[in-house]
Amino acid sequence: MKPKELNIIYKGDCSILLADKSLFPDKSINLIVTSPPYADKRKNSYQGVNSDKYVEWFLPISDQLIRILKDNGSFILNIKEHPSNGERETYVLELILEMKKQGWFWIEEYCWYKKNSFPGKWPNRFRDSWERCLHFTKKKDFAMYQDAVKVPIGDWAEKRFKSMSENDFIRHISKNNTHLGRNVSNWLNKKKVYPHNVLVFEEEHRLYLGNVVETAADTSHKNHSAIFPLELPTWFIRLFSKENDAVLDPFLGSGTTAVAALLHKRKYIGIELKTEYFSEAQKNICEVEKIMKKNSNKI
Amino acid sequence: MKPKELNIIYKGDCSILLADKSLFPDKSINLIVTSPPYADKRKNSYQGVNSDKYVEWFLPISDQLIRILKDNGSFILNIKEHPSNGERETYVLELILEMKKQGWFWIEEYCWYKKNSFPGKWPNRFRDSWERCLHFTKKKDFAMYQDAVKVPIGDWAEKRFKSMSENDFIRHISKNNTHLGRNVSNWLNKKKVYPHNVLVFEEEHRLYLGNVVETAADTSHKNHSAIFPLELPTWFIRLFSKENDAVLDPFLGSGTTAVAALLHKRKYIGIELKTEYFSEAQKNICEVEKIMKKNSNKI
DNA sequence: GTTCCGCATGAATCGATAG
DNA sequence: ACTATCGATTCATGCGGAA
Repeated sequence: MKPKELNIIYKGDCSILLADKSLFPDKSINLIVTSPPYADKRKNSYQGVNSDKYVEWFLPISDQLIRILKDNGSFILNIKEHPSNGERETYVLELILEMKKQGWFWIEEYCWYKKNSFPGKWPNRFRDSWERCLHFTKKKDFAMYQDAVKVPIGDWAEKRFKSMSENDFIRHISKNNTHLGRNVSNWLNKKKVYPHNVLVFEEEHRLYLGNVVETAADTSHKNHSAIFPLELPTWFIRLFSKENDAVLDPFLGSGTTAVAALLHKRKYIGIELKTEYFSEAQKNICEVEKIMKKNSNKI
Repeated sequence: MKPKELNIIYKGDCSILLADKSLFPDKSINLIVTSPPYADKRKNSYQGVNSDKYVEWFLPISDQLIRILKDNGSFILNIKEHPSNGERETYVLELILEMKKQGWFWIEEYCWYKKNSFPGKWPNRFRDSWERCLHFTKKKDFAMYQDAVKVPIGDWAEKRFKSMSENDFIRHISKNNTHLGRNVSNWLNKKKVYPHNVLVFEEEHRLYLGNVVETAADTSHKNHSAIFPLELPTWFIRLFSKENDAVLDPFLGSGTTAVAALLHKRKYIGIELKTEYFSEAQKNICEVEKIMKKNSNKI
């Protein structure tokens, strides 16, 4: 099954739109990546959801998401509970438990380590420098393209490979109780290795919209749109989808996920309730599409 | 109130010993730091607790811990759920929720980012490089000595926490280890800032305990004790206790927490069930006590 | 005194096979 | 069907001794 339209953003409430089977048929989406609005105890907070009712509010949405996700698809939920009255809230923990009851498998919790976190000082805690990226699936056998997110091997390797001893060419079995064996020659001349489940993105690689092909070092972005923190959705889009797959963000915000999908030749679908965000997303996506078209014309 | 004895380790089951009010009176402990055995689906696993019964097993222990903790004390629980049948287990999430019902405040979740995690490759996940350090308290107003864990200003990318600093023990080691001596002197001269809630430790300061003692013949660590990863308990001991405070580890293992406490002039109390671990802890603590006594005699 | 090199090891996980 | 065992796979870093 396919969604009614691809490369489109809808303005509206995702809890209603997702339930529309003509727009979102069963098993039609390859990957869902989203950062929903965080809960907030304060009333009237901007698009805020009360933390006491967060789980209750989210479950009907995740129930639609599991319906429209393909069997080998993934759902990445980027979230972090705020402190409230000096304590961490528990709605994320409760949400994981409830989503499992809906049929989701909780495969993994990736840690997004944000080195330049929001400044501040409090008597009872330090600055919060990490967020959860919860990985849910419908089946235990899901699509994962690990080669797409390989990282350069550490500096140790270069020296190591220069001086290979005899033992490096045979399988070495560790003596302790672990069954770890190794054969260093397998890694000879290896350039890239698989990453781990703590995500650290370098700021220099950040992309500036309107200046998509350049890096932050280039200051020409000043005349263009705001900075896009594209790294996070990009990483998961590369890891859990392939070209032409359908990538959904039900809380699109200013369009980050859609832009990341577009840049990697995936089909985007976005939903956003707030008018300002929706317009900004529209503008941003449009700008990237223009740039990409211009670039492809050059070829 | 004070514990019956300080600077002592008990051999036995902490779920029984902690309930003994003569050993552990109400509100007698300043800080609890522990890494309990992680749950394991396999039967007959070494000191393993079945994951289905983990919460049930732990709650009576945490119930005693909240009794014996001082009102301004902290409890640091280092734990990480394993995957089982391809999914992350949920017992840690459930434990947090249940401990809150016991009266604990869940203040914070620190992320311990372990850069050299165990190698391996699987189709559904990457290497696990982080563990949870859950911070619980009895009151929202608790003792926190933030200045004790400031880190040097530096390149964000390379900033890490050095667990140990200017004390006699380090100076002693420095004699035997030129690398360490150099690093410590660099560290002492830098300006310091407050850290955040992602912990990344330098691993240079791991100690081969047997190597600390000056022996005429053999200085090879192979014939001595195991490596001590002291950084983690040390960081929390500095942050949540002051000199002469009572620091408890109900799952002492090979004595890491006690040694860290001792080195920072806190009073340690440890409990360990397994004979091998208990003996090793005893030996390790004894060795460090000897060194510290020798050093103080020199002054 | 400094750099280089060999080696050990770190709370691992999955899937296939055997009982 | 369910459980136990075993093989395969994989990086990064510190320490100690040698150069």
